[in-house]
Amino acid sequence: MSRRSQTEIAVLGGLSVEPMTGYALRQAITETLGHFWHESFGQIYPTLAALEASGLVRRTSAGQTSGSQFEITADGLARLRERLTEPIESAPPRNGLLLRLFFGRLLGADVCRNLIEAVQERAHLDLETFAQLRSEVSADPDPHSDYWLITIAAGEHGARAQLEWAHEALEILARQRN
Amino acid sequence: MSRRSQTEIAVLGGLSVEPMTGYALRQAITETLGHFWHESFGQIYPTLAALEASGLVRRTSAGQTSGSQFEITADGLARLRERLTEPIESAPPRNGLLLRLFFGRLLGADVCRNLIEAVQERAHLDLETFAQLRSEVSADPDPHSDYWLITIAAGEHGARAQLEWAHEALEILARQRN
DNA sequence: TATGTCATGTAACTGGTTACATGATTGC
DNA sequence: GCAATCATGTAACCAGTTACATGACATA
Repeated sequence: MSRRSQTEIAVLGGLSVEPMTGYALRQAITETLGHFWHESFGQIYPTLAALEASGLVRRTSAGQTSGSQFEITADGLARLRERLTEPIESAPPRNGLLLRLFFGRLLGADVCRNLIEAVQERAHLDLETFAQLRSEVSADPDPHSDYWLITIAAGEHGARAQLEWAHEALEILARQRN
Repeated sequence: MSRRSQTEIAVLGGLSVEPMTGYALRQAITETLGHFWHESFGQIYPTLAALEASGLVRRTSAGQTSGSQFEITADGLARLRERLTEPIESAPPRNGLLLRLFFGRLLGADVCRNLIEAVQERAHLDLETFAQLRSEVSADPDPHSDYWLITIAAGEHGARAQLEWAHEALEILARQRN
């Protein structure tokens, strides 16, 4: 049960779309995978160095003012394909919001209501972001677009579900007082 | 940014409902918080020991054949209330499924379709579990019930969203071939 | 007496975060 | 000349997992 770092997949994946600096990689991940993935510099740079050492990634200082671009090698692409087929190991669930609500009686209904309303706001903002993303991807179709739309759809359905849930939850709390 | 262990909240929370052994605590967490929380023995026992050392939890060998029950003390309850109001620090998102689908073009449409169908099956099973849970909680109302129903509702809305998303995603992939 | 469940723990590991340090480049 | 952004890295820390070890009790 090796539990190999998933960061490798994200890094190779990012570079498979387009060569980039480590910094740009981080940006790209936050901007376009942000709603389902996260990487910190503390992971990206060491991973990049390790990938370079094993020839899965190549450093090309081409046309750069500062920093170095990384591009994926043929070996790197093969490794990426291989790792993508690995069974998905999802992080064990740890939803701090639901943990608090489960013990909501100790927290009090008012605090719970606030927590839920915060989710509503967040979900509304998220829906705007997704609409934006969706239009960007649709405007510039490429072989990846369908898959990107699928991940965006996941975000949208999730956000809508949160709105519906929040509504139901607030109703349960409202009924309580009467 | 202390990043204190969330395990403490789960353990104190569990014991606030009912005194239990460490083993039973783990069971209770998997069974009733399972869809949004997880704890391993490797976390539970050390946490229990630390809580006992600071007087937030008490060991009572009452009426036990083997092992010792733990019960929460007044200090423990105070600490729990305090920790419940802490800002929620959610784990950074790392959804292995969506990461794979984002690079779905490299994986191939067939593999992606399989991944999505697995989600559908999972979601159907989850909905059954939630229905079961819901009827158990409704059958035996207590001051916690409303809050427990809220967390169950979150699971239900999430699962339904996954079904809708899966449907949309499969449609996108189907359109592709034509 | 063997098997399964209840029960408690520890040791090693590691993925990932945070915080810090440093410097180049760009634009004002 | 200054501030903001681009860019690269490292070191310390830690939460949490995995694997291992051990033993009591019930029951078939």
